[in-house]
Amino acid sequence: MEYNFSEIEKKWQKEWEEKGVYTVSNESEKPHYYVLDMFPYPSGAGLHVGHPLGYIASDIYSRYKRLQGFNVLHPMGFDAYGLPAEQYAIQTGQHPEVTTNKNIARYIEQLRTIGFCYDWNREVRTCDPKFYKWTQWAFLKMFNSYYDTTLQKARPITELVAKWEENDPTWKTLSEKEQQERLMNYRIAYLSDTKVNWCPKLGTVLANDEVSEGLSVRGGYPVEQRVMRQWSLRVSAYAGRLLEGLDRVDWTESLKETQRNWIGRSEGAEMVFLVKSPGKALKSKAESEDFPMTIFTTRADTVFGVTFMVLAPESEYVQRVVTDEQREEVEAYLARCKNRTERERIADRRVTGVFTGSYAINPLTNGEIPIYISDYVLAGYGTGAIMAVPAHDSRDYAFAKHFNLPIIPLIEGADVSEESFDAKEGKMMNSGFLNGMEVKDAIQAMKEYITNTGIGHVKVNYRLRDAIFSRQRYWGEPFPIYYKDDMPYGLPEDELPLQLPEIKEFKPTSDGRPPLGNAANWTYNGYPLELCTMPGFAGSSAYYLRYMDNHNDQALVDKKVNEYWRQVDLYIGGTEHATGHLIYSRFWNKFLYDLGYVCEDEPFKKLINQGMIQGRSNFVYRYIGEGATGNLYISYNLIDNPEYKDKVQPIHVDVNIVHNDVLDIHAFRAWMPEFRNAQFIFADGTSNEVEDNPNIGVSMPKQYICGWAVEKMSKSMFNVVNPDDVIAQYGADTLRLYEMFLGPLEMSKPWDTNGIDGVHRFLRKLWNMYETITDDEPTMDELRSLHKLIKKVTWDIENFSFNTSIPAFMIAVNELGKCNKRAILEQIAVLIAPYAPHIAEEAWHRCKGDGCGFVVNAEWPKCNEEYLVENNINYPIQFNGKVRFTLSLPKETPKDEVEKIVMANDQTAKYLAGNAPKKVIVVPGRIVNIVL
RNA sequence: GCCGCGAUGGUGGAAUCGGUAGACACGAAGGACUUAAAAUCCUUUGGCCAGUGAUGGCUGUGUGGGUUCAAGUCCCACUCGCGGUACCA
Repeated sequence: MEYNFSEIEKKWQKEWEEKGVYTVSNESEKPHYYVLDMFPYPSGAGLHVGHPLGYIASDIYSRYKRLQGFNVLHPMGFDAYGLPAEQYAIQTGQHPEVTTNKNIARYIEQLRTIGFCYDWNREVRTCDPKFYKWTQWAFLKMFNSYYDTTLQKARPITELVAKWEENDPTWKTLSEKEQQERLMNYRIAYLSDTKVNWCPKLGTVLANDEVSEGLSVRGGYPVEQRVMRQWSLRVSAYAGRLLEGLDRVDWTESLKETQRNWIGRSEGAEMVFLVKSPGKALKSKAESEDFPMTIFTTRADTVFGVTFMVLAPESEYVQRVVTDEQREEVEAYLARCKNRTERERIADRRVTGVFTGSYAINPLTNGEIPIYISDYVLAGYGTGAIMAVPAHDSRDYAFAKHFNLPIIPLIEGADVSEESFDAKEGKMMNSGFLNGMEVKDAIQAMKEYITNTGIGHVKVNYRLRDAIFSRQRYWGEPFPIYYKDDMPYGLPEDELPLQLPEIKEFKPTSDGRPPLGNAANWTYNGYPLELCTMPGFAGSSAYYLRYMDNHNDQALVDKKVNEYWRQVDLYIGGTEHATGHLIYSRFWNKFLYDLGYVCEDEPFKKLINQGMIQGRSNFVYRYIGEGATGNLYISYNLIDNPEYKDKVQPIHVDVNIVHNDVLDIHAFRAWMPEFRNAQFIFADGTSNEVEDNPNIGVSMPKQYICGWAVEKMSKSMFNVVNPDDVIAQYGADTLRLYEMFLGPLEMSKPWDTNGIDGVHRFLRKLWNMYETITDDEPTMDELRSLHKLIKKVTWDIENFSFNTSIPAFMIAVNELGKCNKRAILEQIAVLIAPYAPHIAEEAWHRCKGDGCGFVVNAEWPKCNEEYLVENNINYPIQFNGKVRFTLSLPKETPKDEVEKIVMANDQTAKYLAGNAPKKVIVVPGRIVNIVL
């Protein structure tokens, strides 16, 4: 009986859909379990084999949980807003909605053919008004909330206003506009003049995580700094909770570490340095026109070694400290900093800076220290001003060397003649009352000292910045905001969703306003609406909540429904979202939690990162040596031969015409015109003449071996493998099994179809077992094989070790040979159902007959340990740790009895060679080691 | 630079608690069937050495040390590869 995978798969996919087998209810007596995939951006290229890796894993887990008796929520949707569709629209005039929907349709079709158990009734797409209504709603809530630092949670801003009305007499005297301006400093979604990453090529601002090395992540265009009035989300208010929450989620340590670094908590102190008023003699504190300048440091212990101060070019202090003599030079420096792009700054690591002309007073030594400006100090972190301790900070050190500033070592034995000593260890010196202390103690002592004397106070700083939330783009969620008297006001909730208007041109307006400036009547009650749209992460920050209750038009998610599903139990996706989506979602969720809209403070309980699937490229080697014709290709195994060495040029060849590194000659010639007359030197060194060999393309006894390399999967490398092709050739079940077989889920690996035949052969073997099914009693050996498999597969799925299950199935099928007993086959069908649902469904129906129900509704087999009990243990007998032979002994043999038997054995005598053993180690049930 | 992850045959990988390294699969070689091929099946397959042979010995998990009766697994130092991050005071 032929294993006709395509017929079987189509048949069951249709059945499942018609019978609504994967529809999930929000009401169930069963325990709940929520398995989520990171939803994809539907690009025009469709899915490649890398995408389904995580989806297959989560599908296996979902099916398994369901078989274990859980009500499993396993939805899929689309992150449908984004730049590519918009840029395509600018180029072609096609509305982004049209291309997006077309791409989504293709994705759904591709996902369908792989046989996932998604409940498609729950599909969401972020560009759907029914969906983005709730994105806008959440934004409005953020606009109308502030972060109460005492309660450490978000509260409605009306509460803050009420407080002011009660306690703050000035509040009532303010004009409406002034009140609004004041409130803007508190709102969680707020408008401010911010230094942003502006990408001129994309015509929009980008969030920090959308910029890498001064280039936009999408497109790789240069990014520059610019001050613009932008919406931001006060993510930084949540920094402490985002950090602390990591201790309560089951994520990999590496991912948590990445987030911790991104949040970047540092405990230090803010200290006040008095600036000696420019051009005036040093005066006492009381009568000075001097002013205090606050800095942040994590090394309070090093105050005695401060030899200069540095301000960020954008620091507010700059204008106050610059002297008339230095003004020209300072302005020139500031102008230079401003004009440099982020990328130039990163690329150029040379020390730059300028003296302001002013001096500050070291509060401990009372020494005068010069104040400089340099762009190695960042305006956005701490106070934008630092005390420089060149002996113990490498950046300060480089600066001091460049400007010939003094370097005072503060730690005994630290040699600072060549480089700074940055480590926080050693004994203090040159440091007044700190001398002789360990660094750690000194930091503590200095913190106490500055607190007591009022010079400063202990302070925690975070690296995490507020998220810039405006995009000068069309294809995104419109802000539910209108402007009155230049101040923003939120739309009433019942006006939501504010629909994205139709426009003809997707480009910015001629006067440089965002594309929405082209929209007719883009107003609310006559007031102009916001022209920016929201960024990509807006729609993806709470989509997991919407799946719970995606048809609800009264709430993002019904309270009861949310209390049933609670949170995502298992989230599978790539690491690339470690600092973007996974921070924003956690922030968004915590905000909704604060206001009581969701019942869990962390959205994703357990998270697993799937590895990337890289491309495995193939090469042919064109001969370019003497007498080269340009169409002679040398087999890979020969290219190091003296006659070809360094005389060949590797050329990428489409991996789809290479099988197990052997080139399909016929397909290669047909691939591109330039290869039509290609000639070859085959693996065995013989050459070919097309005309001489009528068998080409039918049977080619001679092989051309291709070289290979692991590279990014991309069109230009001709190494993109499309799941559709694999499914057409082998079927979805083979694809699913093979993707898992490739290796551990978390690990990156190249896609390499070498080996897919083995998996496919296994499925055929499995298939053949179901040809005729009998009701004979299974033997003990058969039961043992089955229960060994149950145990193994159960353990594997529980531990996300999907790759090791496939060999277990192969071994079981090999052991069972031609077993055709219903009692065994029935259970195997259930076991393999999560991995290969189509063949399992067919097998299940063969075992159970028509009308038996679907295999997803079966029960997961239980392992009966009784079948696994081995009566004999095969003891490896080691001599000095080397196994020499094995000895089978009854399981119950006591330890000293084992030793006796082993010592009495002929072979033991042989290896002892008359010597008495020094020691005999017997680990009952495991091993015997004799030490000579 | 810093943080994280990894390195096991020709290839993907297995070894889940420190206990027989290389399961399973691919590839390769040889054989059976076949006019031939495909498909299928069987045998061999980490390296080196000895033996006609059954077999036996040595060696072997990136490198160098260490702990242990016993190390792919634990500890220390390093090399290389991948990913993240980049003046965060």
